[in-house]
Amino acid sequence: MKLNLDSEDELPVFRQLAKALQQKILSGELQPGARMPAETVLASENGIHRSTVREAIRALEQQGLLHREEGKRKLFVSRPNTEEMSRRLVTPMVMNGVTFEEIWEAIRALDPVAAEAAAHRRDIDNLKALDDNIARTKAAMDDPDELVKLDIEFHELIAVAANNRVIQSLRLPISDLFYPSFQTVMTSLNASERLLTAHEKIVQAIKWGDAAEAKEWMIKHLNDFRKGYELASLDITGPAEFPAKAGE
Amino acid sequence: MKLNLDSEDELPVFRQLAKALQQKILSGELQPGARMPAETVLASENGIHRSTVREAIRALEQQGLLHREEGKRKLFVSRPNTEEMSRRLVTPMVMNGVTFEEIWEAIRALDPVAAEAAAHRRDIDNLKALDDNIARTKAAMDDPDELVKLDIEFHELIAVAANNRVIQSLRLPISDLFYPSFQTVMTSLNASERLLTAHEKIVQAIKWGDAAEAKEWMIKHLNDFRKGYELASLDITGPAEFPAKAGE
DNA sequence: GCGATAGTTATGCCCGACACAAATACAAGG
DNA sequence: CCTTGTATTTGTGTCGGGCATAACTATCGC
Repeated sequence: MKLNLDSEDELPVFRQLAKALQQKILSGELQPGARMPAETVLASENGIHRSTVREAIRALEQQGLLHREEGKRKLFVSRPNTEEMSRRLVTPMVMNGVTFEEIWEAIRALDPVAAEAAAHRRDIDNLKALDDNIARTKAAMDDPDELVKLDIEFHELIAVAANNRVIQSLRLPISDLFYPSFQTVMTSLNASERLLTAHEKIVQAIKWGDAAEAKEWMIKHLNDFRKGYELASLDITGPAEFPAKAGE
Repeated sequence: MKLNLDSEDELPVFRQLAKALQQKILSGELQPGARMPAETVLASENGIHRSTVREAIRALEQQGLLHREEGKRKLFVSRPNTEEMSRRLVTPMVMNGVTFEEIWEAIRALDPVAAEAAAHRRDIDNLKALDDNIARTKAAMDDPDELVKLDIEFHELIAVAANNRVIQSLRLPISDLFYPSFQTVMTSLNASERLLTAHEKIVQAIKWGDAAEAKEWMIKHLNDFRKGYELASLDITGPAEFPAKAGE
């Protein structure tokens, strides 16, 4: 694999290499799954030093374009995982102090549409997963921690049922950011009944293919949450915090 | 800056270093703007080799946690730019073959809420920018290319006017993905009048603080676009392509 | 044919070095 | 005293080469 590295270029060689490789991947010349040559090979074939190659590889690895399975040595071209990449937005968002309100508004935008879409597709498997989630919710009415987990899962399932990978990915970072405050809300308020009802109504509507209804209830559900946030006397305009085990 | 690197740890040293540094940054111990020690210093202070340090630094650089201005050598801790990071989702999305429909649905979720929010805030400066955009749109009615640019800008301005950084960032990658097909639509159809009308109605509604109306028109506008896509006999269920000059 | 063993890679890290751009200290000129 | 040109000192980009060890192969004996 010889790449054309221009020594006239003012860019550092390792960047040129990264760019060249990236292009080869994006253009499809190197397809996901393909084995990459060893570092030494890449180095000598291009007349550069191995450490230079390594630095370039690190970058592409971060972007998810290259990947090696845990513990193994062989390097492969890979298709970056959208959800994983999307989750990386959590850090920038928190560091830039996005407020709870901004986050809520975003989920308020995505989830109702997801519910709507889910009602249109009505996939059997997804519905089963949702039913199962509701069953477990009923069994956990007194366990706030578990309820929080189940609610997060519920919303994720809705996004899955919507069969829309873009929405699914984009909601991930916001969903993560929700976690901590949601926990507070559920622990200090007794909102489990309302939560369950809303979930049930949503699933019901999806089953009947009633998109408008599904959407409506999702909106109600989200509004409820916002009210809960206020009732728990948390500051809507305050910055979001790092979710406990975000990222790793 | 001494970090605790555990040689018992099975993780490669450069990863441990990256993790340790990242943590120091996330915890606020190292704040954005702080100058980082030189590579040589980091290396000797932690008893590791400089090349190892470099590899770790590359990773944090990719995540936007470290940064050095073009051509300079001083390394600073920095606050990752959410929008920039969000744009990185374009590659994974395209490589995973997300369809135009998924993208449309996502923007269909975000933009109406943005319009709604914009109507609530009604910021003077933002309104001025929107008016300006409309004026330029009127002047470009016969120039499809320009119209496309202006429309993209319009939607971005709405998101800005909504004053919601989360929505603003999340829409970026999808907005980018739209570009190519939008261009096709505008060139093959004569939709400029409808586009202008919608834009005007939306801005009007925002000015009056009529959130519902703003939202409604945004939805109409987006539906129109979808219809246009079909009329231009493009395949809604086909995969999105790389925007011409995405990323760079 | 199959499992165990003896190579052969390839990677993770390290040592040491050098050129050259950049940051900084310093000296001469206005 | 301040400005500006020049000499130093840093710090980075890259390179050469090296070693231990985990992975991967090929081979041998049963």
